[in-house]
Amino acid sequence: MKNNPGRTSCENCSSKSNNIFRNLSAEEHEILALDKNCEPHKKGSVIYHEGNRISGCYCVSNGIIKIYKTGIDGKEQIITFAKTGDLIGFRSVLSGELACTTAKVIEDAHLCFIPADTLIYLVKKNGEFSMDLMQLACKELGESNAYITDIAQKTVRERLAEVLLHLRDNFGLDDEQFLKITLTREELSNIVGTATESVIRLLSEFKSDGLIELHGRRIKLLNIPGLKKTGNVF
Amino acid sequence: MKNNPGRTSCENCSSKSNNIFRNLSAEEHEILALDKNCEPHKKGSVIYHEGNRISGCYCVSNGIIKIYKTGIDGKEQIITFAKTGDLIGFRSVLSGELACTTAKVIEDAHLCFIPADTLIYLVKKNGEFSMDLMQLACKELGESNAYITDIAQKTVRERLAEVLLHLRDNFGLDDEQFLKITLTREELSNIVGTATESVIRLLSEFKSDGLIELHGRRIKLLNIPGLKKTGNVF
DNA sequence: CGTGTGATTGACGCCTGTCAACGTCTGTGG
DNA sequence: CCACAGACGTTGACAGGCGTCAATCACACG
Repeated sequence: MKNNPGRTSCENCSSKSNNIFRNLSAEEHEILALDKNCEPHKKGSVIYHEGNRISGCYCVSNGIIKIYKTGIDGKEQIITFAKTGDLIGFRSVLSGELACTTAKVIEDAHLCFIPADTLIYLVKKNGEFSMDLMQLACKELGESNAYITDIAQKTVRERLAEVLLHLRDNFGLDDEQFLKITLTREELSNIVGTATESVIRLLSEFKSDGLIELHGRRIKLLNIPGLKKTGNVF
Repeated sequence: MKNNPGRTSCENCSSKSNNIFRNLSAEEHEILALDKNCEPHKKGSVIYHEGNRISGCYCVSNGIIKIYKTGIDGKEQIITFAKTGDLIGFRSVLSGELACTTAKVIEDAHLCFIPADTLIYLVKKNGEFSMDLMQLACKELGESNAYITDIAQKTVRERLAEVLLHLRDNFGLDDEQFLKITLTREELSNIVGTATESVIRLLSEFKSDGLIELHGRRIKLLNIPGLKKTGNVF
């Protein structure tokens, strides 16, 4: 076993009590440590491609990954983001299907690769871990179903306000109230499911309404209750 | 143990090799048989309500259940349907969250109730069963994510054509090419995510285009390739 | 300094949601 | 047997949200 830099970062990572691997035994942790492989990935690099078979899943040590599907005319639909502590790609590994999404780094990241066999071995062997992973899958399923309802019933304006609030919940604000995640207008439109121009126009309107402030790609949230009202979020 | 009619129908049910319970041992099957409880449910009855805690999940012996979320102004968004052999409610049981959907019978059904404790016990004890259930959750997750992309990027017309094809894949056609499932126009609109009037108008157009034929709620699919083209389905 | 990517703005028009009116069918109760 | 209510289906009118196309600007980078 090489004592590579990844190993170190993973030990920090899995020491967290809310980690998905928290219920592994010492012995199982050792197996994981032997099999896994941690590496840096630069912004823009693709971790896995939609439609490909993937040989394992990845635990995010740090950085941000966007998970998206490619739809009509190649337009991206961003399904979710993964950040520190998140596990990606396990859906395809466990269902035995091809990857149904693409994962691309949008902020430099360190990822630990976990071979499919190792993951499946642990699922079958450790009932607690299995339950934790199941809960993760079920939680994601609940979120996806909620988003179907939103996207089917809300206007673009409502969805954009809601997305800004989601980004705040998931990535937080810095001490100046700016969202800690910065996205291009196009990426925002690929979450909301609309045209880039619509996002630009609506952001301008939100700014006029005093809901937000814009500094390039950085977005400052000025009026959270106002955004909730605009987005019909309760 | 009472030898109730439900018991009988479940034995027929679980004998199927593609059943979710196929990897249970004889002993585990016995535990399941002791704990479960099978009952008939009439059309219109609600199995569980969004937002409520549910005490177990249900295996569908026969009948059809619609699974939906309630959005703005009480408008339903149908997420999926469950039919013979499907397991519903397990998401909330396993994730420990409140039900995120409502389940309502749309064709008279027999359902087997499986207590949460029993399900969780089996998941932790039997790795193979755990994997099967995980695969089910992951498969549903993949489907939900695919639908997010569709609903975000496709027009109402495309989505309606696609929905008709999905209904064909899931419920089949009778010997006259009619969809075996009959839905109200409003239910169709609650799948597609549009207004009832839009569904009515588009169905009329599809009829004019020779894609379908309408006999009240029964829909005959005349031109599958045409529908695929209309729905951008590949 | 040229090039490329991303951001912005305006013009235009169609898709689609909303409102309203009316038709159809079924079941119920007088 | 008829009247009525209620659920569902259908059609038309209308407006506005939002997508598309095109031109221009801003900015970073080799």
